[in-house]
Amino acid sequence: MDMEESRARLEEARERFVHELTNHIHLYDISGSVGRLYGTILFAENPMTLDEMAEKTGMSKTSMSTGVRALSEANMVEKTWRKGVRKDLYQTDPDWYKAFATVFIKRWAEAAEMNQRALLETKAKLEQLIQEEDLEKEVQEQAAHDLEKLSEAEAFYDWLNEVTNLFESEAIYSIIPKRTKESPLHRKA
Amino acid sequence: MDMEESRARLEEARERFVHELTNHIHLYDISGSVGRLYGTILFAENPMTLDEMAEKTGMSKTSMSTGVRALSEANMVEKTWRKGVRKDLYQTDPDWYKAFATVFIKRWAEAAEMNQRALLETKAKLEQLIQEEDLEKEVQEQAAHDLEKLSEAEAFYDWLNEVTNLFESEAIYSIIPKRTKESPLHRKA
DNA sequence: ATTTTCATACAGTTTTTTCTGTACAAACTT
DNA sequence: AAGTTTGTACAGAAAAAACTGTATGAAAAT
Repeated sequence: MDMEESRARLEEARERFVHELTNHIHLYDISGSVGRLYGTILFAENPMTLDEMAEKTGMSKTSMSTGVRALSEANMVEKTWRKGVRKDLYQTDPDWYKAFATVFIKRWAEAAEMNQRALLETKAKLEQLIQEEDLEKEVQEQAAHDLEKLSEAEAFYDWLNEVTNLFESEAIYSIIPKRTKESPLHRKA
Repeated sequence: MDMEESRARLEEARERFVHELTNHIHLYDISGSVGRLYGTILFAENPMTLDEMAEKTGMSKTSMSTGVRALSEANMVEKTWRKGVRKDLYQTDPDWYKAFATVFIKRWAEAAEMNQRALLETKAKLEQLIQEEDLEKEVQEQAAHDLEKLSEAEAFYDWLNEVTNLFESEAIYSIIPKRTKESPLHRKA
């Protein structure tokens, strides 16, 4: 097998995984092409510079800059440092759990909190309205109906808060323990 | 307080909540305007027809049709039936837990499964490559390095699978019980 | 059987998001 | 101090997503 073929097979193997990554990375609020960037950094032998990324992905350096920032915010890549190298260096963060938890918590905890706040305010307004003396029966009934609806949502948000806490407190790992990777042994044929 | 004012205050109260909903509904892979549609249906006195929705939201009937479909797929609205009414009628599904679980599971379980499959195939290809007789040392080292990276991902996906199972099997509700809504009592002033 | 009513597929338009090239400020080199 | 190199802000271009109006087929009413 010549050099070219073996390189091609290596690329092919990597491509299979990267392609799938790009398909699902939007779950992390990250666009497909930035997902591909992640794959590129993942399989790079060494930490990469923005210029190397641009070279490898065929995209602009500007996009690499914004892409890497998005990946950093999701805890998917981290900045590294190497003596004598002036450019920023990036490599993937090996802790997939952290990335998942970061994104999951950031999204749902914020949504739960804000919705809950809005819900309470709406509830307060409705209750105030209902207590008005000379309220038409129709409006009063609708307000009561609204409160009923909202109490369903309220219960859910309470629950959702506890779920996000489960991840934030890392208690989830007591329930479903982290898997330790099995070190891939070099097997002989 | 006249009729107009009380109606306005009702609308204002509802608007506060709906506005917040639209801000976070994208977590369910649903666009803002469809989120607003959800809010409209939520506070409607009765199940709504597509025409009523179009009227209320000021959008086209076509958008109502596609919007309602998206909401149905997320288990957020359900079709109803009323004697003598030929049009389709929709109302919100009161089970917020189900909507959350549906979306959470659909997204992450699919991602986990597909990524895991790609991962195993990539791993197989790399292992095959490594076992080639006359492989350049450099390629071999890179392939080994890749396998190392992938085993980290593999462990995570195993874990993620268990997490989605937690929701799918409803075991999550043993850990964090559903809250029962407190029936809003009509309080006197 | 004909007509009416309804939901939705589809093509084209509008809006939003993503991407690029230029410009510039900060940090480093000489 | 003057000159490079590097990362990113910003405006405009390109691509993607959302929305609308027309058209059509299915179901109900006449």
